[in-house]
Amino acid sequence: MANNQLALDRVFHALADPTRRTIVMRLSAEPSAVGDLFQPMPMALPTLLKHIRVLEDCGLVTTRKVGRERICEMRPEALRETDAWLSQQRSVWEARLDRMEAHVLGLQEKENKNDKRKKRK
Amino acid sequence: MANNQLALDRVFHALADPTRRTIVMRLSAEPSAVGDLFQPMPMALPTLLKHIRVLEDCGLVTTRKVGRERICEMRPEALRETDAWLSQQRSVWEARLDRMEAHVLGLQEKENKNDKRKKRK
DNA sequence: CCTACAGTGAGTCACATGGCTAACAATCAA
DNA sequence: TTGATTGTTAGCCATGTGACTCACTGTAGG
Repeated sequence: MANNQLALDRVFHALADPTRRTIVMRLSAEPSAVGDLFQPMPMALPTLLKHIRVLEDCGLVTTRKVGRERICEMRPEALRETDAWLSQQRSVWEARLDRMEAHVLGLQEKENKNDKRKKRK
Repeated sequence: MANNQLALDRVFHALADPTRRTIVMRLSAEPSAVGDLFQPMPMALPTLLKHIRVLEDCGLVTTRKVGRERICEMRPEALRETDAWLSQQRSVWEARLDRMEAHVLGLQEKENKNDKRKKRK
């Protein structure tokens, strides 16, 4: 659980950077070598390398060495947990909103009844 | 779109901190005053305040002053975008994985056919 | 009016983060 | 073997972040 917390910390932190989200999007489409990822990026290679390491450390991405290239690709399991956390939060509080809405509607109904009574009187 | 990117940056960054995720979970259950949120937190009030500001700045939370208290609550729309981004990434790359799997299965099938041929021979 | 309560603002500090350059592997291709 | 290609490591720097304290404001209640 504490482990889980740390994992969420790292995944969210990893995704908080636009460069890293770009990498994720590229890799979602297809695995790529570091050099391919580097091409359109407006930064030095070592900087990109660091970003890749961050993604690797939090488990979003795996890499392996093939000849002198390093191939990066997404790890299928990685977003599950994060995604789960987000959906859960959303569902919890949207449920609360629904209850609230129902409550408000209930109040309005009473209001209407009162109005009718007033009118009848 | 650039705006969108910034929003994602901020939401992910906000959620990358365990204290702030705790606040979000508390507020998902029910709106609370700053003091209520503060009670179980192992930190100084101004520190907590800063976290609340971060959540407010990225749109996850709204606050309003009621008397001398400040009431905080979740904003329903806020996670939509983030959630959408995550699901999209997942679906894109899971689709890719499915295709890959299908491809691998295809290969295996060919393998099997070859094996059968060999055996027949 | 005065006191206690609930925040708030300003300023400090240690450390993490994202960027850079420069020098160093490791591997492929001629 | 030698040169070009593709990373990789180390180290530097500016900025951002999360934590703190201390002094302050605004509101409620007696």
